[in-house]
Amino acid sequence: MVRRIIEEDAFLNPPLTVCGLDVSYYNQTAIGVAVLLTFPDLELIEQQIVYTKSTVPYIPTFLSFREYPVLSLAYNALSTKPDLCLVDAHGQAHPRKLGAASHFGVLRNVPTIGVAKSLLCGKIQHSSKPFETIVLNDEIIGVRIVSRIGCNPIYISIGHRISLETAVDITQKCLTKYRLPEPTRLAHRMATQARLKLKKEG
DNA sequence: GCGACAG
DNA sequence: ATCTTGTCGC
Ligand SMILES: [Mg+2]
Repeated sequence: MVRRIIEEDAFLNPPLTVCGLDVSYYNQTAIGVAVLLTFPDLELIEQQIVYTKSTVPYIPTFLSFREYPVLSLAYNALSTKPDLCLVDAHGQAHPRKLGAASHFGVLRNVPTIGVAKSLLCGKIQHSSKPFETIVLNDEIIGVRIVSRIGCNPIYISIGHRISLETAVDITQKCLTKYRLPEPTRLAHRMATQARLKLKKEG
Protein backbone atom coordinates (compact mmCIF):
# COMPACT_ATOMS: atom_id res chain seq x y z
CA MET A 1 0.00 0.00 0.00
CA VAL A 2 2.94 2.32 0.61
CA ARG A 3 3.64 2.29 -3.10
CA ARG A 4 0.09 3.44 -3.82
CA ILE A 5 0.52 6.71 -1.94
CA ILE A 6 0.52 9.68 -4.32
CA GLU A 7 2.87 12.42 -3.14
CA GLU A 8 1.60 15.03 -5.57
CA ASP A 9 -1.42 17.29 -5.51
CA ALA A 10 -4.26 15.31 -7.03
CA PHE A 11 -7.32 17.19 -5.87
CA LEU A 12 -9.15 20.48 -6.35
CA ASN A 13 -6.64 23.01 -5.07
CA PRO A 14 -7.59 25.18 -3.37
CA PRO A 15 -10.41 22.99 -2.06
CA LEU A 16 -13.98 24.23 -1.73
CA THR A 17 -14.58 21.95 1.23
CA VAL A 18 -12.39 20.14 3.75
CA CYS A 19 -13.18 17.34 6.16
CA GLY A 20 -11.95 16.64 9.69
CA LEU A 21 -11.80 13.06 11.01
CA ASP A 22 -11.31 11.80 14.56
CA VAL A 23 -12.31 9.05 16.99
CA SER A 24 -13.05 8.86 20.71
CA TYR A 25 -13.85 5.87 22.91
CA TYR A 26 -16.22 5.01 25.71
CA ASN A 27 -15.56 1.56 27.11
CA GLN A 28 -16.02 -0.75 24.12
CA THR A 29 -17.68 1.85 21.93
CA ALA A 30 -15.74 3.67 19.23
CA ILE A 31 -17.16 7.04 18.27
CA GLY A 32 -16.20 8.21 14.79
CA VAL A 33 -16.71 11.80 13.71
CA ALA A 34 -16.56 13.44 10.30
CA VAL A 35 -17.09 17.17 9.91
CA LEU A 36 -17.36 19.07 6.67
CA LEU A 37 -16.28 22.71 6.46
CA THR A 38 -16.08 25.27 3.70
CA PHE A 39 -12.64 26.45 2.62
CA PRO A 40 -11.14 28.91 3.20
CA ASP A 41 -13.94 30.32 5.34
CA LEU A 42 -13.97 27.25 7.57
CA GLU A 43 -17.69 27.29 8.22
CA LEU A 44 -19.26 24.06 9.46
CA ILE A 45 -21.74 22.66 6.97
CA GLU A 46 -22.18 19.05 8.10
CA GLN A 47 -21.27 16.77 10.98
CA GLN A 48 -21.72 13.03 11.28
CA ILE A 49 -21.21 10.73 14.24
CA VAL A 50 -21.18 6.95 14.06
CA TYR A 51 -20.84 4.33 16.79
CA THR A 52 -19.28 0.89 16.51
CA LYS A 53 -18.00 -1.75 18.87
CA SER A 54 -14.28 -1.26 19.42
CA THR A 55 -12.52 -4.59 19.10
CA VAL A 56 -8.98 -3.85 17.96
CA PRO A 57 -6.45 -2.77 20.61
CA TYR A 58 -4.15 0.19 20.19
CA ILE A 59 -0.68 -0.95 19.21
CA PRO A 60 1.85 1.70 18.22
CA THR A 61 2.31 1.88 14.41
CA PHE A 62 -0.94 -0.03 13.86
CA LEU A 63 -3.41 2.72 14.76
CA SER A 64 -5.29 2.53 11.48
CA PHE A 65 -6.38 -1.04 12.13
CA ARG A 66 -8.16 0.28 15.20
CA GLU A 67 -9.54 3.55 13.85
CA TYR A 68 -10.06 3.07 10.11
CA PRO A 69 -13.34 1.12 10.32
CA VAL A 70 -15.28 3.72 12.30
CA LEU A 71 -13.63 6.61 10.46
CA SER A 72 -14.67 5.13 7.16
CA LEU A 73 -18.27 4.79 8.34
CA ALA A 74 -18.33 8.39 9.53
CA TYR A 75 -16.95 9.48 6.18
CA ASN A 76 -19.63 7.42 4.39
CA ALA A 77 -22.30 9.25 6.36
CA LEU A 78 -21.38 12.61 4.87
CA SER A 79 -24.04 13.61 2.33
CA THR A 80 -21.45 15.66 0.47
CA LYS A 81 -17.90 14.48 -0.06
CA PRO A 82 -15.02 16.89 0.69
CA ASP A 83 -12.20 17.85 -1.63
CA LEU A 84 -9.64 17.05 1.07
CA CYS A 85 -9.49 15.33 4.48
CA LEU A 86 -7.44 16.19 7.56
CA VAL A 87 -7.00 13.14 9.75
CA ASP A 88 -6.06 13.19 13.44
CA ALA A 89 -3.07 10.89 12.96
CA HIS A 90 0.26 10.72 11.15
CA GLY A 91 0.45 10.14 7.42
CA GLN A 92 3.91 9.32 6.08
CA ALA A 93 5.54 10.28 9.38
CA HIS A 94 5.40 6.63 10.33
CA PRO A 95 8.06 3.89 10.62
CA ARG A 96 6.77 2.19 7.47
CA LYS A 97 5.56 5.48 5.95
CA LEU A 98 1.98 4.27 6.20
CA GLY A 99 0.28 6.05 9.08
CA ALA A 100 -3.49 6.02 9.53
CA ALA A 101 -3.97 9.18 7.46
CA SER A 102 -2.25 7.57 4.49
CA HIS A 103 -4.00 4.27 5.09
CA PHE A 104 -7.37 6.02 5.01
CA GLY A 105 -6.48 8.00 1.92
CA VAL A 106 -5.36 5.00 -0.09
CA LEU A 107 -8.23 2.73 0.95
CA ARG A 108 -10.85 5.38 0.19
CA ASN A 109 -8.88 6.94 -2.65
CA VAL A 110 -9.28 10.43 -1.21
CA PRO A 111 -6.73 13.23 -0.64
CA THR A 112 -5.59 13.32 3.00
CA ILE A 113 -3.24 15.20 5.32
CA GLY A 114 -1.87 13.68 8.50
CA VAL A 115 -2.25 16.03 11.48
CA ALA A 116 -0.71 14.57 14.63
CA LYS A 117 -0.28 15.98 18.13
CA SER A 118 2.94 14.20 19.01
CA LEU A 119 5.86 12.53 17.29
CA LEU A 120 5.81 8.81 16.54
CA CYS A 121 9.21 8.47 14.88
CA GLY A 122 11.99 10.43 13.25
CA LYS A 123 14.09 13.29 14.48
CA ILE A 124 13.52 17.01 14.25
CA GLN A 125 15.93 18.79 11.95
CA HIS A 126 16.36 22.45 12.71
CA SER A 127 17.04 23.86 9.27
CA SER A 128 16.98 27.31 7.77
CA LYS A 129 13.60 26.63 6.23
CA PRO A 130 10.51 28.19 7.72
CA PHE A 131 9.66 24.86 9.32
CA GLU A 132 11.44 22.25 11.32
CA THR A 133 11.36 18.98 9.47
CA ILE A 134 10.84 15.42 10.65
CA VAL A 135 13.62 13.25 9.27
CA LEU A 136 13.72 9.46 9.16
CA ASN A 137 16.37 7.50 7.28
CA ASP A 138 17.79 10.75 5.87
CA GLU A 139 14.42 11.55 4.36
CA ILE A 140 12.02 14.37 5.17
CA ILE A 141 8.75 12.71 6.12
CA GLY A 142 6.93 15.65 7.66
CA VAL A 143 7.15 19.01 9.37
CA ARG A 144 6.70 20.30 12.88
CA ILE A 145 4.62 23.45 13.21
CA VAL A 146 4.13 25.76 16.15
CA SER A 147 0.48 26.33 15.33
CA ARG A 148 -0.13 28.48 18.37
CA ILE A 149 2.34 30.36 20.53
CA GLY A 150 2.78 28.77 23.92
CA CYS A 151 1.36 25.41 22.87
CA ASN A 152 3.02 22.15 21.94
CA PRO A 153 3.68 21.89 18.20
CA ILE A 154 1.72 19.74 15.76
CA TYR A 155 3.11 17.39 13.13
CA ILE A 156 2.04 17.50 9.50
CA SER A 157 2.75 14.85 6.89
CA ILE A 158 1.52 13.63 3.54
CA GLY A 159 -1.52 11.41 3.76
CA HIS A 160 -2.40 10.74 0.14
CA ARG A 161 -2.70 12.63 -3.15
CA ILE A 162 -0.97 15.77 -1.84
CA SER A 163 2.54 17.21 -1.62
CA LEU A 164 4.10 18.04 1.73
CA GLU A 165 4.34 21.69 0.73
CA THR A 166 0.64 21.91 -0.09
CA ALA A 167 -0.27 19.91 3.01
CA VAL A 168 1.52 22.45 5.18
CA ASP A 169 0.04 25.38 3.29
CA ILE A 170 -3.56 24.23 3.58
CA THR A 171 -3.14 23.18 7.20
CA GLN A 172 -1.91 26.66 8.04
CA LYS A 173 -4.85 28.18 6.25
CA CYS A 174 -7.08 26.07 8.49
CA LEU A 175 -5.54 27.53 11.64
CA THR A 176 -7.41 30.23 13.54
CA LYS A 177 -6.95 30.87 17.25
CA TYR A 178 -6.34 27.32 18.39
CA ARG A 179 -3.57 24.76 18.38
CA LEU A 180 -5.33 22.42 15.98
CA PRO A 181 -6.57 23.27 12.49
CA GLU A 182 -10.37 23.72 12.47
CA PRO A 183 -11.33 20.47 10.74
CA THR A 184 -9.45 18.28 13.20
CA ARG A 185 -10.26 20.50 16.16
CA LEU A 186 -14.00 20.36 15.56
CA ALA A 187 -13.98 16.61 14.89
CA HIS A 188 -12.00 16.06 18.09
CA ARG A 189 -14.31 18.29 20.12
CA MET A 190 -17.42 16.63 18.77
CA ALA A 191 -16.01 13.17 19.48
CA THR A 192 -15.26 14.18 23.06
CA GLN A 193 -18.72 15.71 23.43
CA ALA A 194 -20.36 12.51 22.19
CA ARG A 195 -18.28 10.42 24.59
CA LEU A 196 -19.30 12.54 27.59
CA LYS A 197 -22.92 12.28 26.52
CA LEU A 198 -22.74 8.48 26.41
CA LYS A 199 -21.10 8.53 29.80
CA LYS A 200 -23.81 10.71 31.29
CA GLU A 201 -26.58 8.58 29.81
CA GLY A 202 -24.91 5.45 31.15
C1' DG B 1 18.67 -6.87 24.98
C1' DC B 2 16.60 -2.08 25.91
C1' DG B 3 13.91 1.76 25.15
C1' DA B 4 10.50 4.40 22.26
C1' DC B 5 6.00 4.18 20.91
C1' DA B 6 0.28 8.40 16.64
C1' DG B 7 -4.47 7.46 19.15
C1' DA C 1 -7.43 7.26 23.98
C1' DT C 2 -9.38 7.74 29.05
C1' DC C 3 -9.36 8.87 34.17
C1' DT C 4 -9.47 13.56 36.97
C1' DT C 5 -8.69 18.62 40.57
C1' DG C 6 -6.26 21.92 40.90
C1' DT C 7 -3.35 25.16 39.08
C1' DC C 8 -0.43 27.97 36.13
C1' DG C 9 -0.36 31.31 32.35
C1' DC C 10 -2.10 34.17 28.60
MG1 LIG D 1 -7.71 11.10 17.63
